[in-house]
Amino acid sequence: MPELPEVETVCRQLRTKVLNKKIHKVVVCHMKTVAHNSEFESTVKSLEFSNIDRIGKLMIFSFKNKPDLFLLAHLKMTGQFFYRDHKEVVTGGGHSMTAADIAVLPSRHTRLYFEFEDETTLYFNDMRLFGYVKIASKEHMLKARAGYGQEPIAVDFDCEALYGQMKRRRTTIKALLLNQKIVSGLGNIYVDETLFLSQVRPDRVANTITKSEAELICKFACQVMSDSITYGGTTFENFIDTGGEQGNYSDYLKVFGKQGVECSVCGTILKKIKTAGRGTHYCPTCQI
DNA sequence: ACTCTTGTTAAAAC
DNA sequence: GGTTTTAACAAGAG
Repeated sequence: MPELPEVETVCRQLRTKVLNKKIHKVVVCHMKTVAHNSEFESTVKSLEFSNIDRIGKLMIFSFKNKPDLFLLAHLKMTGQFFYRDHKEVVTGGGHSMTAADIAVLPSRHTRLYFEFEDETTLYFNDMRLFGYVKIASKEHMLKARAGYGQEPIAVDFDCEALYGQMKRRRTTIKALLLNQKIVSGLGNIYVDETLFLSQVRPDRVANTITKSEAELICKFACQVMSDSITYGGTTFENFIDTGGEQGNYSDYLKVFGKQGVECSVCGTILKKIKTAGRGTHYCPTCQI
């Protein structure tokens, strides 16, 4: 389940690998992934990625000498980017191989890939087909960007504004924090972790959150996501990075997926309920 | 065979 | 009309 830290991890890795290299060939294996854009291959072929940006969980690729053209990529639940340097594939041993070296690419779940002139390839895999990679004009890209709320890791994050949103809404605090139009980047894992650290129950109605609780939520949302980025994201079910490696923040999760386990703070058995239509994990004692 | 998993959104309900 | 909830999407694990 890629959320902001996982998407940021992928963006950072790809920036070091695929920029400023001519796209020699584009292969679309599944039309749904490219939003049924039949011009996809011909539009992108021969171009070079000049940057990879991100807003929330949406990846934004820009092109050299093409100021009006962008690729918007969303991993949704099971999307993965893999990078492979075919010149480095060894047959006779030496160094140990990573998971991505062992996996054969393209694979059953590869939906499209970009071959670069230097014998490297960028693969987009997506088992459940919810993810997409689509062509966008600058206007379209800006419109997509504008739909996202501020990110908790932003240096100029306006906690007062978020508190204002809480005050005028009667949905649960979890649903509010999952709403990408209000705050962007949080998903099921980091909302549960943030609310545990803030000592707020996920099913609390948003307008009952006090200002000091709101400040804790802002602080811990930032902390949890920053720490996770440091550790390369969280691997819970299927997130692995562009080289096939797992994210190590999984070792630091305090509540997500830990129902039935003792709370690390008070020893109470952690519970799992359904809130905002999602599996929700919390400590009945620490969180009020 | 049936339930559960999630990010986003369209549709329904309020 | 704006807000909120629900269901749908897809495919696999258990």
